[in-house]
Formats: sequence, C-alpha cells, structure tokens
Amino acid sequence: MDHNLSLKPAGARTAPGEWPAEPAPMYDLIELLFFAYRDFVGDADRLLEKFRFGRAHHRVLHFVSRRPGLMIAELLDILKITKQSLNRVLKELLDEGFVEARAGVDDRRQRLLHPTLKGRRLALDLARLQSQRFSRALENLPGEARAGAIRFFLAMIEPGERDRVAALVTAGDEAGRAP
Amino acid sequence: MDHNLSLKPAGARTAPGEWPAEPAPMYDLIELLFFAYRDFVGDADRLLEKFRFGRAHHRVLHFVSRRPGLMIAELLDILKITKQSLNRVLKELLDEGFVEARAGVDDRRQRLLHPTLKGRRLALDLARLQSQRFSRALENLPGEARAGAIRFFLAMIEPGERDRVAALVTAGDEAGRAP
DNA sequence: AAATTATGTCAATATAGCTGACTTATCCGG
DNA sequence: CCGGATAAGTCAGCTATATTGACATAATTT
Repeated sequence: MDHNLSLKPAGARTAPGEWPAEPAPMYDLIELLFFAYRDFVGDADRLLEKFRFGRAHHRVLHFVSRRPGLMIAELLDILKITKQSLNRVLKELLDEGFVEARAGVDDRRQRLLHPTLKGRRLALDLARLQSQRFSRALENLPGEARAGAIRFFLAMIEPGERDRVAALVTAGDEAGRAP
Repeated sequence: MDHNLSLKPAGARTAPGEWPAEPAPMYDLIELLFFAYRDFVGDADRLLEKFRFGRAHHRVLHFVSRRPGLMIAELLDILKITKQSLNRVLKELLDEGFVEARAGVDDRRQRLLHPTLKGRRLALDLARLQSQRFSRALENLPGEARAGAIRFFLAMIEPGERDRVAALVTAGDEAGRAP
C-alpha cells in the first residue's frame, strides 16, 4: 500500500557547475493535488447529475445549508462570483424547492437564504459522500493525518483570506443545527 | 498563527437518544480543500491570462512538458476529456509555438507531443508558482508535512487510478530532462 | 427628497466541456 | 494485397459556468 512516492528531497537537481541551485518544482504535490481534487469533486458530480445540477448548484446549496439565513451579498463574497452568475443557479434551486428566501426582518431588502428539508437532505448526502472519501483516505494514515491535513490546507490558502475562511469553517459548526 | 481549527473529534454530534451515531460530515476538510484548491489554481490562472490561455491549456502544457513524446491518446487518457475538447486547446498551443507534434517513428499515425523552448519555460514558470505556494505552506509546518501531504493526496485518489497516477508522477522524474 | 444599498434582470460574450457523425492516414493480419 | 482496426482530425451543435455592462426596483439611510 505504500507507494513510497517521491519522498526524496526536492531540491538540488542542477547540472554540475550551476549556482544558486533553484529548488526543483514540486511536481509530485502539484499532480497529486490535481488528481485528488478531481476525484473529490467527482463523487459529488455524480450525485448532482441525478438532479440535473452542476457544481455551481452544489456550492450554493452547501453554503446555504451551512449558514442558514445567509444574505445574497455574503454568498457572492464567499463564492467570488458575480450576482448574474449566482442568479441562474440560485433561481433553479429556489424553483425546485431546495432553497428558500425569506425577507430580512430588520432590512426587508435582504433575501435571507435557507435550505428546505429537501435541500438539507441533498446537502447532507453530498457532504457525506465527500466525507467518506476523506475517511477512507485517513483510515490507512496515522492518527495525526487529519489534523495535519487541516493545517496544511489552511496554510495553502491565501494569507489575506485565511482568517475569513477559518471563521467561515468554524462558524458553520454553530449554525446548521436549528432548522 | 495557529488557528486551532476544528481539531475536535468529528463524530458524535447526535441528539440524545439516537442510535447508530453516524459521524458528522467533515465540513472543515471539505471547505478547506475547496478554498485551498481555488487559491492553488488561482496562481496559475493569473499568469496564463497574460497569454490568453486557460486552465485547459495549462493542463495540456504541463503533461506535455512532464512527459515529452506523449501521444494524443495518452494525453486524453490522463486528462479524461474527449479529443474534440483537447483539440481546440492543443491547436492553440501548437499554433502559438508552445508545443510541437512530431510523427511517431515506428508508427507514423502517432503525433508525439513535445514542448518547445517557449513551452518549457512557461510550464516551468507555472510549476514554480504553484511550488512556491506549497513551499510557503510547508514553511510553518513540521518537516514531515510534505511526505504526509503526498500520502494523503494519494490516498484521496480513486483506488483504481492510484497506481496509474503514482506511475505518472514518478515517471515524470525520469523524463523532462533530455530534450 | 436624495443618495445609497440589496437585489434582480437583460443582453452579449468567453471558456471548457460534451455527443455524434464522418474523414484521413496508417498499420497489421490473413 | 486487401480489409479491418487504430490514431488522429474535423464539423456541427449543445450545455454549464462564468464574465461585463447597463439598467430597474425597492427599501433604507442621510
């Protein structure tokens, strides 16, 4: 099971007589992340297909389920897409009853997004699929692998975004319980 | 720097009096991988934009640079796209002199793909950008983090594909040197 | 009342992928 | 040497996801 893949030091592949010894690109990490991510989203893709949804729908449904009561503007900020892009996908989720929008209480211009029961179920099924892949991956790895992966992913995120993302990820722990 | 993010055990968030105690989805890993991957590809996207190329061009250029002499069929198999999809981007890379195709020696139907000097330079620049993100991420992590990440990514890949990918990743170590 | 904000909408465009159908060139086996 | 298989290219049309720009509406703030 141990593929023993490229665990040699990354640097120092320079012809003899060259100077600053630029480290070699980390092709192993680059390629493995590419394939790992592809398989990771592939799980969800197959389930989404049955509802004629795409990845865009998944992302919206996911964050609406994780942060019920989310404003449109917040969602746009998380996803970093334009409102026109969001609208097509969101409209389909609303029309087909996976998400519902309630007018804000203190500001009635706001449309606060909530998952419906159906929406929560699909979001949970999708999250379970992806969690299963993580579980299976972690099964054969040492116990600290999960915490290590979390720290690694966080470190990969753009520093300026890191705190926002960390807040988002932990915030979801409190929300998403009360219907 | 330590965000101490969701390092609590994942399971056992069930209302009192429920039975098989299904583990809670790993929202932290799911979301962190999403954001980490987005920033990871974002680096390359910005450079590619200057050449009016997209991610599709990047993937083709990357694998052609890593495995010079690659056949079209092999490339299709790696990327898992159709030849029609490949053709558009490959044609642009050929037209603009980043990649060149040479007829196979033993089988002249084959078009063996090679990066040009220009192509190799761009591929290297892109790989360097992404490697820098890995380096910066690993800087603040323990020494075993790199090997841990490699094992984790490999474990995330679909089991049936794992050996192929491992072979691909290690194979690149031998190729990519002789022009 | 005027300006700002939150959201929605119309139109056009780009990129990246897909299916299906058909062609060309080459190779290989009988 | 012929016929089938293989490697690749091409044409047409479709979908999904995103973009920019311009404009509309309603509610809130100043």
